[in-house]
Amino acid sequence: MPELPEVEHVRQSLEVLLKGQTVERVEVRLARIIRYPDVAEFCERMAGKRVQRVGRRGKYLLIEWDDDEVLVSHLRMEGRYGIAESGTPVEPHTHVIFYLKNGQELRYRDVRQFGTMDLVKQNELSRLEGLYTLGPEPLEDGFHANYLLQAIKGRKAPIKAVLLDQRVIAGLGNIYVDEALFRAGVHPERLAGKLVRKEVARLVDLIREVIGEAVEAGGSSVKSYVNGFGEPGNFQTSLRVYGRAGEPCLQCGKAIVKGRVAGRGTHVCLHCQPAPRGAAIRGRGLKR
DNA sequence: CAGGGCGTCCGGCTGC
DNA sequence: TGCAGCCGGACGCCCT
Repeated sequence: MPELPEVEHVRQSLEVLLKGQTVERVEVRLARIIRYPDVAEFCERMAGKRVQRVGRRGKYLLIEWDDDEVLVSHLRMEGRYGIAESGTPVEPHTHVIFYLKNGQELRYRDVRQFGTMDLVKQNELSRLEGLYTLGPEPLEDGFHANYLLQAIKGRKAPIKAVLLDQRVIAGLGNIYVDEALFRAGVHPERLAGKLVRKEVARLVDLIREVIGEAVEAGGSSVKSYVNGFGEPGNFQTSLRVYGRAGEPCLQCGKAIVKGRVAGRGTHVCLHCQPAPRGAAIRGRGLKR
């Protein structure tokens, strides 16, 4: 599940692989991946484009072309890009192939078929719902204690659900929300609006910390995630609760528990993250 | 009405 | 060995 650190890792690899490359033509093998425009127009408009730079906003990749258009690509669960020499066998679940002028192919694979691509003009980016409603980047200045405090004020949803909301903060997903809440010592079912200022400030710091470290490490390779070079990330070995159900907490030794919050698998140390009244995840026989 | 929550899309994988 | 059911990011819709 690529989240901000993994998408950033992909962005960096694509920037190197694609800088200055020209697209000769595009083959769309699964139409549902292309949200806008329709496949025929998409292919027509893509032909002849040259890569200017590769950007990122939240979990969105922004491949910017020399003609002022942008390919907005979201990997969702398992989308990935790879470079292949022309004529080499096309891997299963390859849905879009960009034939480059230098003989290489940029291939988009996606087992779940959840990923999306939109091709728009720079000045049309504001039309893309999920993109323009994005909250601040966790590593940029707009994300600070006062902002988060304001954003979660009065909200009755569990803090985990709020942090997963891309309109509140861009780029967090299930893994890094669990990790940040663990580091902050906040149980994921705590009601967001009831966190006190000190806790919110601490949460902001630790979100920045874990995201920063994960970006540095090239992301976490769970579910066989790799960047455009086929390289995995290294952060999975630094995850403290995610995927560690039943294993001892690295801080206190108590077993990590897995439950469900906001419809997501959720990992908690009940000693380091005390459960609030009425929490579903509170110990008794719940684990795994 | 705001806001929380759940169904939907998919197929590899788990577990019975 | 076979297969129903689980899982999840974002979004649409339903319910309170």
